[in-house]
Amino acid sequence: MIDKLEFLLALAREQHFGRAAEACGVTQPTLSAGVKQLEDSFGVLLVNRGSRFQDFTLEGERVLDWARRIVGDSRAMREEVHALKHGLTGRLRIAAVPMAHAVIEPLTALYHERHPDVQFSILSHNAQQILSLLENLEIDAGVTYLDHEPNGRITGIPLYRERYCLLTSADAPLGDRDKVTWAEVAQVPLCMLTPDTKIRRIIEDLMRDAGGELKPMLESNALILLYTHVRTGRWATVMPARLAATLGLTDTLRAIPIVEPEASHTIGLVVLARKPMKPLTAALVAEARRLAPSLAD
Amino acid sequence: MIDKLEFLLALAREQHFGRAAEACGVTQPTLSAGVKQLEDSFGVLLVNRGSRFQDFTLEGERVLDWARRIVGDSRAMREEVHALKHGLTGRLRIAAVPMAHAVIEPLTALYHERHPDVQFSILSHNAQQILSLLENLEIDAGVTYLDHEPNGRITGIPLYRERYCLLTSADAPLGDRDKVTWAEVAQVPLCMLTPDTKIRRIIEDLMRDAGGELKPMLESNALILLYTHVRTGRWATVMPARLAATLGLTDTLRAIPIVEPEASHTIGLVVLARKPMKPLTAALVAEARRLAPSLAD
DNA sequence: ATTATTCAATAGAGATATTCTATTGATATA
DNA sequence: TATATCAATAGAATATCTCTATTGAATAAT
Repeated sequence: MIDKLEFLLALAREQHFGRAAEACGVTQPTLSAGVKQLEDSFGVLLVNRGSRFQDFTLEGERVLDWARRIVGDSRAMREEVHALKHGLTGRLRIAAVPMAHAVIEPLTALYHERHPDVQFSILSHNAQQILSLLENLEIDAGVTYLDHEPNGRITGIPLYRERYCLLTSADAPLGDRDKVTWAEVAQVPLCMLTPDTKIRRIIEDLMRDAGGELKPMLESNALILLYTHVRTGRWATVMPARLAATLGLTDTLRAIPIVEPEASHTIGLVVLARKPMKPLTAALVAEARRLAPSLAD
Repeated sequence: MIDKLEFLLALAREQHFGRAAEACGVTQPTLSAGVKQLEDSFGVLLVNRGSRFQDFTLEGERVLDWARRIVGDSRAMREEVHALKHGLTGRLRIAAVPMAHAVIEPLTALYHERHPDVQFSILSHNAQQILSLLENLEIDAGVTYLDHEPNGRITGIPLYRERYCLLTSADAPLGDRDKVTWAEVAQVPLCMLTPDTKIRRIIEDLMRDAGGELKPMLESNALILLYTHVRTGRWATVMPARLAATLGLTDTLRAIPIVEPEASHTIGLVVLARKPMKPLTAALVAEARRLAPSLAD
């Protein structure tokens, strides 16, 4: 029963019987049969298909909702019983938005100190993806912006507020300033993350409000690419002050606060709002609460 | 997997492999094998047994907790999908403390009017039993006192406050009064519910506080037996005013308010604090909220 | 002390289910 | 029109589940 529900979750994720089957480690006929069995047992169609996967029926969507709970609880149960015997072990799966990458290391450091047998998987994703990964049980926690609309299924633990600065060479235009305005930054050629990211939209909005427009010279989905370009002194970018400090500033590479307005957004840990949580997740929440005060500005 | 968890719940209920098996509709070896399989898959012992059932291990208790959730959710899922197709059908299982019996009929009446295809099972149990039946998924809702210690797993919807009166013949001692005190009631020979009931403890406490002592002439676990005795005019009892009114008063059978103090306790609907709830249960909560205002005093 | 009883585990057979490979049929794409 | 993709189906092999019958251990009764 529960494994059939896992089939259904995989199907929702992959939108494809064959790939879902592969993800579950079974063959396509097996997964098809599993879904069909669920449908027979409920007496309703769960998936609309006409020679290929289309979408879920109304009933299918409801079952999916329950499946996420039930599968999540059954995993939490196994993890809890395992932890009772062996302490915290296993793999903690975290996804973080790029701009929050600087805070991941302090978090894993604290966690690892207390629970040295836990392994980490850390993925970079955008804010929307993180919420969907969480709800689909593909990660245990996210580190992202906390201003998503609250839906009751997700809890946020604030970590810090990110404030934006211009990361640029000291001899570039604006490079000698103590502070710059968004209108001024809009005039500078910039390296930027791709448009699917939240930081990109935040910056676009701020520039538009200041009467400017973002025209990135270079865009990438990899933070490290932005950084390696900016570090040469020939490019500039906008990033949170904390991230800039973590990556490393030099005499020639400066992080200049951007004002008018002094915008900020809260970054925090997000987890499924289920209690009890999985032990690995609960421990991460505890560490996040411990870490937060030291990140306050 | 889920059926094995059901085995475990049955075992917790029956404390006996054979009876648990019977309750699940399987043979004893099947249930034993199911439990053993769970133990193998978790890698820990769940049940302590030495030639017979003893109790659950620490891990077993944790698994039981999860099993209640998972089994409950899986039932709720089935019910919800069924309701999407066929509307509300099935059987709503309610347990009520005897003193709340008067309020059951108005509740079922409202419910039945809106959902005529739903059948009812209504059981009489004491307050402790109702909470345990709820947590073990053996009933969908209870009607009982709301002053149990809140544990987060159970939600209460207040219905009314019960106030106590002496139900007695007009020509019996005290029968001509407008009100009587608990101290006076303690002097009268009474019919009472058995000591496992909450009302019994409430009355004992009130009488003791008034310097009296409860010495019931006749006790029973069946309300109807108390009523048939009292109705002859030769016996008296203490019961909530609402219940007395429902059972029916006559010229010779009077319900006299008891004062010093004018005690009262809140009665309400209790359900598992899980959302979403099972559709049948959610509908009952809705009706209870609708009914409550008309019961206010 | 001896004999019954009760209880849960085990053995082994039969019945179900599950999962696989291979194939078909249907739809979309080149 | 030919080709590729996708999910369903058929059929065989395997795994699992559940049953009856029995054993072994622990209690209770004689």
